[in-house]
Amino acid sequence: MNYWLMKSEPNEFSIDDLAAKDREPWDGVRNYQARNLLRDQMQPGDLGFFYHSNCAVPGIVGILRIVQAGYPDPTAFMPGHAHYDPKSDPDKPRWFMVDVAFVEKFPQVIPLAELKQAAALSDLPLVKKGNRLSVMPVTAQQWALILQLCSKTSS
DNA sequence: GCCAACGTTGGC
DNA sequence: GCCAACGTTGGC
Repeated sequence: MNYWLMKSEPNEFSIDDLAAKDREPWDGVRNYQARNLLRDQMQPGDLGFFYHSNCAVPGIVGILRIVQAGYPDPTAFMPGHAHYDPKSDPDKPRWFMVDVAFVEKFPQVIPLAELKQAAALSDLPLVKKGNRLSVMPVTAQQWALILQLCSKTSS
């Protein structure tokens, strides 16, 4: 059982969009480090924080669950699709995705600014300067601490 | 294999 | 909208 953090731009796909669906493929990841995590590490039952990026208040907005382990991302094979990659061969796929399901939406966002202030989170890639990983591992300790921040914020 | 140029991410 | 930081590409 692993923990993750997954970024999405709410303009593109928000926690509310996920809440409205049974499950959803997490497609479009085009970064090798993130790809390796999707393909090799994520397992059904794993939990992840849903992070809103590139918006007014970037931060963690809820929790999702991995419901399907990594499999080839079909959008890479669709000419004209925004995530099309001619170099991904269906016989030897370059990009992978998982399926996720909604678990919960937090009463309030845990803002990035707040996460940055927590000394115990200094190793989390998210808060490191210049980090651009859109999918990253979260340790059990970091997970528990962030949940505490959540209950503090909402009380 | 180096590295400059370029495109993208994403906070602010 | 700006721009710092980073990953990728491609010439050599």
